[in-house]
Amino acid sequence: MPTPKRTTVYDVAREAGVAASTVSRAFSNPRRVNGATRRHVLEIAERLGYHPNPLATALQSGHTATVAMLVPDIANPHFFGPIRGAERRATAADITFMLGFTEESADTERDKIERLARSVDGFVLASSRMPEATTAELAREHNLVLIDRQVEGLPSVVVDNAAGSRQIVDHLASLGHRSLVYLSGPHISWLAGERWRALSAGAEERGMTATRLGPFPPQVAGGGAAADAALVSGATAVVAHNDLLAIGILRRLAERGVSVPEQISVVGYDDIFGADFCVPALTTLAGPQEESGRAAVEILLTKGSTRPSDDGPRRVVLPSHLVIRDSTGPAPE
Amino acid sequence: MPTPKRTTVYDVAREAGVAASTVSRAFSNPRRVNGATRRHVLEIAERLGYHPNPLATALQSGHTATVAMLVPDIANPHFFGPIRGAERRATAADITFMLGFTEESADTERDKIERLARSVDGFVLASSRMPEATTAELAREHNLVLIDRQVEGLPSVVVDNAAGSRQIVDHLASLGHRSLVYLSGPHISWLAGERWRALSAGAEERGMTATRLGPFPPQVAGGGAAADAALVSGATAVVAHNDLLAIGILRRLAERGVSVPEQISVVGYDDIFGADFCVPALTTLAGPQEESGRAAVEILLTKGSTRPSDDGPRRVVLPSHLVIRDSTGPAPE
DNA sequence: CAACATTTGGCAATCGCTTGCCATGCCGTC
DNA sequence: GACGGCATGGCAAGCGATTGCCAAATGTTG
Repeated sequence: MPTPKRTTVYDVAREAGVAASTVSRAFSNPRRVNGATRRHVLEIAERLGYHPNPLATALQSGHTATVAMLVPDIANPHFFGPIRGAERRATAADITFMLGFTEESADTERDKIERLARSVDGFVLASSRMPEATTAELAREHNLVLIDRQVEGLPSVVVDNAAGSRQIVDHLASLGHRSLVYLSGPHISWLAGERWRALSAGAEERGMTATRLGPFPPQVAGGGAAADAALVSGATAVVAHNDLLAIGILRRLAERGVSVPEQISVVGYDDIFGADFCVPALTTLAGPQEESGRAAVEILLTKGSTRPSDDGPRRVVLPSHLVIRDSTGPAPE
Repeated sequence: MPTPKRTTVYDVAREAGVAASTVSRAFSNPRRVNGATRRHVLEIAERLGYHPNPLATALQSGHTATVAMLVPDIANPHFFGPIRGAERRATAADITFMLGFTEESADTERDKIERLARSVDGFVLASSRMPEATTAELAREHNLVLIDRQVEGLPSVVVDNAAGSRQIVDHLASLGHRSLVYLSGPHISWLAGERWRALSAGAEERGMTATRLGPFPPQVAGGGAAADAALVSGATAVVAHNDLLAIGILRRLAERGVSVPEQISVVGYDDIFGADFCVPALTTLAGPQEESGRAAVEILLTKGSTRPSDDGPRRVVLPSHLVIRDSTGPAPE
């Protein structure tokens, strides 16, 4: 067991010939101590290899200089971007970044929040699975920022699913498709609702029919059932809840000898790793993923410093754009 | 700012009519307090919604009940497995799991270790990029367990690259290949060295020639240069440092009209997400990835409780197996 | 030069919990 | 019936920082 008895403020104070409080202030409140004294203290600290104990600091001050991000599933490449963006932003601000997984479960999510509550200054919740009421309730006790989810009264960062879904519809319409089916993700997923709403509204506008099927697990494995359901529906275009599902669908269709996009077009959401090299390459809605993580942490960081209710919680909506690849084509006939 | 003045041991103690120490022990040292008293205390605690403050606990006891895992790059799907395995094992033991990224930099890695040192009980370092000396030095002050890396005197978990690489060689040899080229990852990567060592030894045994080219960045983007280098070398089989690179190579070869596996065979390592649906599907060395993360945390957890040097640091070697898909075939001619 | 404002540093309390040590009460035992 | 042993609970001293308040030193002003 390495337990090398780290140096403390007191060690530094003694060595520098000042009080512990001065050492503390030299680090955390520079303007409160004389420049010369400060330099001296810092030099001694350096020499002794002193680093403030973050636990002690946090215990006393109430600030942990740490933020946590919770994502449903580590295995979904979609979260790469947000995670990376959040991590970088936090690190840049000298804030410790912590990542946790909720295994797609609202209970796990809640548990983790409760358990980490005292150890972090705030949470970034990506694609939170918790019901609105729970989220709102937790938000009263904790600093929360949502990604890809909106809840009344809470700050959030989302990519523009409404506009993006319209782009999908327009794309399909322009290719002559008269109908589409949305292969939905979990019904508790806010995103699934949003996407469906936008797709069906867009479809109506274009005089297309839209159907929602599902729910399907938003994973590659969910693609089998989803593909079969789509086939039996007779639609010429399917929009999958996300790329994972879309890739699963492509595989299943290939297996069944259905050619994409000749017989059926497939669209996904997220533009994940692999969307460009699956076959056929996937047409999908892309967004500034990394930016969403960055923005979420940004909000968390400013939150502490500004007045709570300057003008409501911040809601960031990031632009999205359709990446057209090979999985969509003219409607058959 | 949510700052709702949480309940403390003292609140519970007062309410339960016992001393704070008893409350503390009711939670952390059950056998030290009478069963009935304990139940009573816990009930009060429950009612008051009391949760021990992990910071205070850690500060006093020196144990944080937290482990951190550091990986070079969140965007490499290879780490899914280990991360998930580690997270699950930790969570199962009621240990908080923390994930950090080192951006493929030894300095960042070291920094993060130093900065998290007081906040965690130990580190799982996946594919650590630090030089041996640095690692060994850090290990004197911190609890470290390595994944996919071995350093004298440190506990580690690796998949069996030696045996696996032999499988690759044998597979290629059986297909009639007389030469192979290894498109190497970063030279500071321990894995790159191991793999090359095993490949060249195996090749020699089978009377094949082996060449090492590179280093190439172990990412899809590195595949372009790697593929071109492979082509000019004239080899009939290429073994890429990892699947990311292999996928990049496949793309480049396709771009150049080189057919795989007819003209050249391609093999990767890791069996990552996407290896099965890229085209052609990738032949690659798979291992029990999740298990490696699990095992690493396991070691970390037992480390505290057992005597330091019962019989040297634990070294776990996990079996690997070759998954043969469509990117390898008979040698041309 | 006196009176007052401003810096600057120190004292000591505090954050919430753990834990070594002691006191008490109860049991069994000779 | 006296005594040793064990189970149980309380006291109080930390863990390593931060911070409100005070005092000394220094600077400013009329």
